[in-house]
Amino acid sequence: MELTTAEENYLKAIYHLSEEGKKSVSTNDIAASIQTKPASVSDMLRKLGEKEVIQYRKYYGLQITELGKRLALQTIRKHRLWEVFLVDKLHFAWDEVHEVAEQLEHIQSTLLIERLDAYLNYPKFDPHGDPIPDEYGDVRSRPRIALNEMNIDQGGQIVAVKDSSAAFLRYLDKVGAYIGARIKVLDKVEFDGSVEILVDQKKTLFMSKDVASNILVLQS
Amino acid sequence: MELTTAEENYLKAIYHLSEEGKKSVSTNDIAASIQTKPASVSDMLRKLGEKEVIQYRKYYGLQITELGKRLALQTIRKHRLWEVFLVDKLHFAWDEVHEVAEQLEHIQSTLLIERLDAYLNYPKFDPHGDPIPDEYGDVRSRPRIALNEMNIDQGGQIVAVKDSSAAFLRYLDKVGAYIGARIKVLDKVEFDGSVEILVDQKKTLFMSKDVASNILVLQS
DNA sequence: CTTTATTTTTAGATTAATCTAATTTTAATT
DNA sequence: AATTAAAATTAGATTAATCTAAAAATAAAG
Ligand SMILES: [Mn+2]
Ligand SMILES: [Mn+2]
Ligand SMILES: [Mn+2]
Ligand SMILES: [Mn+2]
Repeated sequence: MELTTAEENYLKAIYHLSEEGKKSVSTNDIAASIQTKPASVSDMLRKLGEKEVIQYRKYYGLQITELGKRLALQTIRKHRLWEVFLVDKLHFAWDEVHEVAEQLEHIQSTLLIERLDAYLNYPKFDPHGDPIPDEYGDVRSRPRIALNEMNIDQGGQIVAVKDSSAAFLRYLDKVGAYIGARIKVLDKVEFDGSVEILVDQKKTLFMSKDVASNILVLQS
Repeated sequence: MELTTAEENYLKAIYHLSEEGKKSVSTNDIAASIQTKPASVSDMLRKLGEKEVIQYRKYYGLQITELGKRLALQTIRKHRLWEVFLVDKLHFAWDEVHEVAEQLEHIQSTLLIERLDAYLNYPKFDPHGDPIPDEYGDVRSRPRIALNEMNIDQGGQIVAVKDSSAAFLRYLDKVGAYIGARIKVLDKVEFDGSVEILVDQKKTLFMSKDVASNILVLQS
């Protein structure tokens, strides 16, 4: 069973939206997430239903199937491996990889992905801290908490970002909040949810709730 | 001006056929070379004509334009750089790279190709001995002669193969005729055009005219 | 110079992916 | 419960790439 590039993109979007814990994934959500029109989504849902990667009853909603999950995770695996390649080997900045990986993830060759994985030394996380599924679709995820939800005096290590937009990533570069940085919450402002943190025991940083909620921390 | 994947494939085929020194490139030739039907080719020729990558007058024939050459060489450059990557870095065999490179050549990102080129140390030839055009489309080609056209006692070095099919390349692997091998023509059979050669001053090899005509040698 | 063969193009369909506009269904408000 | 609003689907077009079958143009034979 092989999917087209468009089908892979839809399925990936559906998988991501499903994982976000929402009760169910709406046609509009999908349309927004892949920048297309709801009418196109309806059409594609019917096709994905026929291919049995989702269970779909019109107007009722959809559910991704086990087969669908497996295929989505394969695409995600490829996407993230290519991101590691671009950053580690070709020295792309972490905000420059997304578009290219979006294309590379659709290259069809199991040998290629096996070899790439080995070449990169079987990485477990991509440049944004997201876990790379293994070839069977198993994901080893770490328990993570959004920075804005930590309490004062708690410490930890930045392990991932929720938002991978170039604007956000470049902002993090600028303020020195990189993946792997050790942080500690110094203060929280009740009023607007902004936080003050200590980075690597030397630099203090203020950030809005909006920013903090997009930074994921492994608590220590 | 951007081309679709299909357009890039057609243009590449047209460029290769044009270079083969034929008077002109026929619709049927193109169809055969990319495994499609002449009717589809006619249609595409009209489109490529409109995009001015070829000059096309129906029934009369076509001529690739300067713009067309430039774009074709860009795709060929990408194809060959990826082939080098697959062989040098991911340890693909030289007969395993073609299909994958056929997909990778369509990835759109100038940054990616610049970085890949640098990462591979600006290779000048691909695993099959074909020259890699620079970013401006300049090709530094070496004077080469088909092995079956050499005379007895002449020597040289295998620098490329004309046929890149897996079957042919695996045959060459088996008999030990690799790119870079130093050879000398020991004997030629007038009757069927087959040749006997000495490889690396230690191994003698018989090969049919058909095989020899697909091996290109830099004479010394 | 006709007739035949070959090559090339057109006509008409098909499949995939997308859109706008209209319709239908479900959800929310009075 | 009736009306309005929102969400989802369908209808009908469009663009790209392909195919088969038919027609037209060119080339080759006689
Ligand atoms: Mn994609
Ligand atoms: Mn990522
Ligand atoms: Mn290709
Ligand atoms: Mn090659």
